[in-house]
Amino acid sequence: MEDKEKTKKLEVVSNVEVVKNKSLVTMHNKLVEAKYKLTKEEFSIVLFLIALIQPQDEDLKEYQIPVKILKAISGTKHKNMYRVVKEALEGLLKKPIKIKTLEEDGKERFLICNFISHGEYKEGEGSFIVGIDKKLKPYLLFLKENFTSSKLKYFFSLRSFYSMRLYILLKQFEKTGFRVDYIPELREILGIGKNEYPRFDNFEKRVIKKAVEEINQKTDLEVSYKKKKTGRRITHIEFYIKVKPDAAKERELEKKIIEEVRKLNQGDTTETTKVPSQTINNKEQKQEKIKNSAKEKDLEKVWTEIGKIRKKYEKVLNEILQKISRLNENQILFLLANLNENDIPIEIAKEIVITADRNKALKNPMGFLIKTFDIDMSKARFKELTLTSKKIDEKLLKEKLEKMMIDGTSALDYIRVYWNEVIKPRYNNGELDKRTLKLLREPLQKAVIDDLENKIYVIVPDIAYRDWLDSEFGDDMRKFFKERFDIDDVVVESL
DNA sequence: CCACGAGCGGTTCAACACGC
DNA sequence: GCGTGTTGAACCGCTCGTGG
Repeated sequence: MEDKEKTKKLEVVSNVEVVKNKSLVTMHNKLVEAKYKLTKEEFSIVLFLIALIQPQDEDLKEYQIPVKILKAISGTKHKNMYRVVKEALEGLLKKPIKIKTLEEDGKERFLICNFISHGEYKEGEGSFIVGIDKKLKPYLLFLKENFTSSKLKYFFSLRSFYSMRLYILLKQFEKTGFRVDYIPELREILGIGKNEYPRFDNFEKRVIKKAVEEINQKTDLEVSYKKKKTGRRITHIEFYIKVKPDAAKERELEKKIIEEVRKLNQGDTTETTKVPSQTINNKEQKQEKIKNSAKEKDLEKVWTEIGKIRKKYEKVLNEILQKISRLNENQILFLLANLNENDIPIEIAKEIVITADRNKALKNPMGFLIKTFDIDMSKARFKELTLTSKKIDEKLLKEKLEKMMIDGTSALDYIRVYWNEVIKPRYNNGELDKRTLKLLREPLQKAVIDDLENKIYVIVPDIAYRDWLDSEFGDDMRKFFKERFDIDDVVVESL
């Protein structure tokens, strides 16, 4: 009897350990960057709920929170856990989160909603039934790109809300190894009000330092940071993120296991698609070849590769976009200083990143890009550009802006014209105003967004071939790209 | 009662701006 | 180039509230 009781207990505990170790918290990066402030308990419930979502789920369901399990997993010492959960659910219904959604037109929009839509407690069952707000569905389900995933156990090893929150923010950039935050923005993300920690030293000591120390001690990440000044004021924090070697090994092993399982289930699909090497002489032969390839489903493989490359490119651009929002004036200045008749700054940035990415010479392209800015600045390229406090002619600026708006100038043209007519004369005179640069941030972002158009180009040898391919396979291909990669616009072009 | 975290006041120090 | 004033960061140490 006693033995039985003991084994049962052990089983429960080991189950808890399994859940804790295996459960993943996965969310879209927009949700990672959302603005909200919760208590540690409220956030723990949110994370627990998210971990309950299965990748194959069709829709958000109602989720059950067994209080005992939650207590065991979160490792809390609260005695009255029912009250804690109840109060946390009440709190969650009172505290909205704010998500920045980036629409296709490049305009910023916000979604404000609660994490949960409702909570129910059934007496005698020891658990709460909780619904996640339906509006969060796109940020939690069907995530293919731009999401962050981490183990529940690392969150629950942390002691404060800020530590948990900073952990996922840093986790998002573990691959890049680098994250820059504009302090007011970071404060908003962490839900820190204007009256809280108004002084940087307190903010650093109580929030950043403490969270970083805890993350280093208890999670899979190894984080350090540097404070960056704009003038005398500390305006940015640069975080440097590494995955601890043990955690990396563990993950590598898991990856291998997943890969092996996939192979067993689907047959080996890792063989790369080979491009036919022999020269094809006439059109009939070419078409025959294509038809046969299609039969063998080779085309699908080719499309898959194209889709993957496109998505990778998109990802790099998205990363640049995210970085631009965090670039400080000096970094924008670097982009602009490289501007000449033919080159446009974003092209330079893109080239650097894509080349680095393509050659795999650098493990950390974005970090490299930002470092490039830093190195150039330290070479005193900008030292001569002493920023004076002289005010720019706002009237002139406004006129220019309005004129360009009316003309419908594209973002890149806008930057070029603006650089030549407004910035460059000041630059030459050593009179450059910070605010001018701030005004350029938006067009820079717009330039990248322009580039993010969901287009995919399939290049074929000649027009007849193009027409034939389009009529024969066009619909299938478009359907394939839409379903598989969510790419709408597929263009077939001839050389 | 103690431990701990949050918040804040006071002081010192360094960087920068400004006027001469 | 120098002295002076201003601003912001760093540091010390205190109180207050909460929870065990």
